[in-house]
Amino acid sequence: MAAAAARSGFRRMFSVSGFTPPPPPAARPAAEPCNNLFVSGLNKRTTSEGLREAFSKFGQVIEARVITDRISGYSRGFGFVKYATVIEAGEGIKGMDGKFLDGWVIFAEYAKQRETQQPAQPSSGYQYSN
DNA sequence: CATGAGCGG
Repeated sequence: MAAAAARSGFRRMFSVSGFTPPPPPAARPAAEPCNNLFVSGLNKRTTSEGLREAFSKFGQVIEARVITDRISGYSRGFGFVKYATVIEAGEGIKGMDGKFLDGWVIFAEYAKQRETQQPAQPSSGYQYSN
């Protein structure tokens, strides 16, 4: 995949190397297919709406959020996009992975299962918010 | 204040 190669050093792609970039040693091999997508390489000023607008063109976006630092409040440069189905998620990845967004190359891949599809929490009791 | 290769609430 071009995304894997780009992940190795997409920055050199714009630089004058005059030589072929080295292959990735062991890039992350396609995560498990899920409707949850992990988008990285976002611009510091990209918003959740921008993500939804960009990914909604390939499928129905259920949830789109750009992750920002909780402490400083600055954008971390990555976000999450949840599609209605894993099928649309795959289309969204193939349609937005390695593409330009807000002037930056973004990468889309399946995100880890932090919520949903979980049987139950290992710890007893409930989580107290704040 | 600026920031970057990273998986949130």
